[in-house]
Amino acid sequence: MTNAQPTTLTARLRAEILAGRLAPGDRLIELQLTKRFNEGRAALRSALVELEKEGLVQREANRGAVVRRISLAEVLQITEARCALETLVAQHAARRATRADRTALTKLLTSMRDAVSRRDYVTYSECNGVLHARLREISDHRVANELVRNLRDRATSHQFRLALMPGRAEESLPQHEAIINAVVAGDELAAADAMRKHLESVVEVLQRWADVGLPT
Amino acid sequence: MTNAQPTTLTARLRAEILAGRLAPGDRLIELQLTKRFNEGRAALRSALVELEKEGLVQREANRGAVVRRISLAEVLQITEARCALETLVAQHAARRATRADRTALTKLLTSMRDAVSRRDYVTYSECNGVLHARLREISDHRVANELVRNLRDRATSHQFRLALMPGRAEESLPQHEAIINAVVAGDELAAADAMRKHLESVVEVLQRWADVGLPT
DNA sequence: GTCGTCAAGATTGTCAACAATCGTGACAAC
DNA sequence: GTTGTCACGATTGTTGACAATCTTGACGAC
Repeated sequence: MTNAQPTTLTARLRAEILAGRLAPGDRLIELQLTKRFNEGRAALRSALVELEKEGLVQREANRGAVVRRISLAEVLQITEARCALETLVAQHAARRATRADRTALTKLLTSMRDAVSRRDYVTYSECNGVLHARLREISDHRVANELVRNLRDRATSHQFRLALMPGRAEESLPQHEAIINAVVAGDELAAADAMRKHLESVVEVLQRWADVGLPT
Repeated sequence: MTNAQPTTLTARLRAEILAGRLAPGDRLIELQLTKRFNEGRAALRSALVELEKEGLVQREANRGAVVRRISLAEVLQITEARCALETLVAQHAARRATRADRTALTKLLTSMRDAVSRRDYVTYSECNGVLHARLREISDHRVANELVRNLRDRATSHQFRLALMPGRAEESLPQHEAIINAVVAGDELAAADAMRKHLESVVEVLQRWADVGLPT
C-alpha cells in the first residue's frame, strides 16, 4: 500500500505478479508484454530470465513462460527456509541494534499491543511487516536479507490469509513481544530462539493446512 | 574432479568462473565470450543476467560485467546463511532417511575415520563434500537445497583453504560423527544441533581470519 | 472410432546491424 | 601545471527481420 511505481522493467513485472494482476498459470507471451510495458523484446526476455531465477516465473524452451504455480507444499518449504534465515537475521539484529533502534522497536511493540487490544488486525498485520523489515535493516546482513526478500515474494500469494486468521493475532503477539524484548536486551541467543519459535508456529499452521488438504 | 562438461551456456560460464579460469575482477566482454564459447551475443547476455542473480557476476549499465570480487566479510555472511539452511537440511534428512540411507551414511563415516587416521586429508575433504551432498539428497528439501547450492558456489573461491588446514580434520571429525549418528538415529533435533555446531565452528574460523585481517 | 500424418499458426530463439553510452587521451586555454 | 573540451574507440543496449520449434486442428487410412 506504500509502493511508489518501480523503475526497472523487472521490478514492474514482479510487481504485477505479486499484486496478482498476472495470476499463477497465466502465460507470459513476450509480444503481448512488449505492448503492455512499452519495452523491447530483449528487455522483456531479460526480465523473464531474472524472474525465473527468483522462482516467480517458469520458462520452458521454445514453449514460453508462465507465472509459476506454487503448491502449498512448496510454501511450507519456503517458510521453513525463511524461518532459518530470519532466525539468523534476528540474532544479528540483537547484536547490532543501536540505542535509537531499541526505542523504535519498543515503540513499535506498544503499537502492536494497542492494535490487538483494539482488535484492529489490519494495522497489527502492517506493524508485523514493519517489525520484520526493521529487523532486517538493523541486522545489516545483506546475504540473508536478499534471500529472505526473495522467499517472502515467492510465498506472498499464500501469505495474506494468515494475517487475519481468527485468533492468530492473539497467538502471535506474545511471540513478537519475546522477539523485541530479546533484541532490545541485546541477547542474541534469546532473539534467535524467539524468532525461531515464532516462525515455527507459522510453519505449524501451514502444516496443519497441508494435512487437511487445503488448496493446491 | 568428477565433472562432465556442462550442457547449457550458463553452466559452462559458471564452471569457468568456479574453476578460476575467469578470475575475480576479470572483465566479461560479450564479444570476446561470444568467440570463446561459440554462442550468440543474445545467449551470452542471458547467461550473464543469470549469473548476476547468482551473485557470481557484477553488471553495471553500459559498463559491462566483471567476475564479482567477494570479500572475506561476505564469505562470512554466506557461511552464516549456509549454516542456517544446512541445519534445516540436516533436520529433514534425519526425518526422511531410509534404511538404505542410514547404512550408506554409516559406511561413509567409517571412510572418513579411516581417512583421518591415515592423515589422508584430501579424501577426507572429498568425503566431507559427499556427506553434505548426500544429506541434501535425503532431505529432499528443494528450496533449501537450491539456496545452499548457490551459496556454496559463491564462497568456493575462499573455501578450499579450510579443507586442508592443519588440525582442522581432527577438529571436524567428531562433529561429522555427531551429525551422522543423529541422522541415522532419526533424531531431528540432534541432527539440527550437530549441524549447527559444525558450521558455527566453520564460521568461527572465518571470523578469526577476518579479525586478523586476512586477504580482502 | 482411433490413430497417424501433415500443414498452418503462434511463439520463442538467433542474428546482424545500428544507436547510445562510457572511458580515454590529445590538445588547448589559463 | 592544471583544468576544460572534444573527438575517438570500445562496449553495451535496442531494434527488426528471419529461422527454428512447438501446438493445434483437419484430414485420411485402417
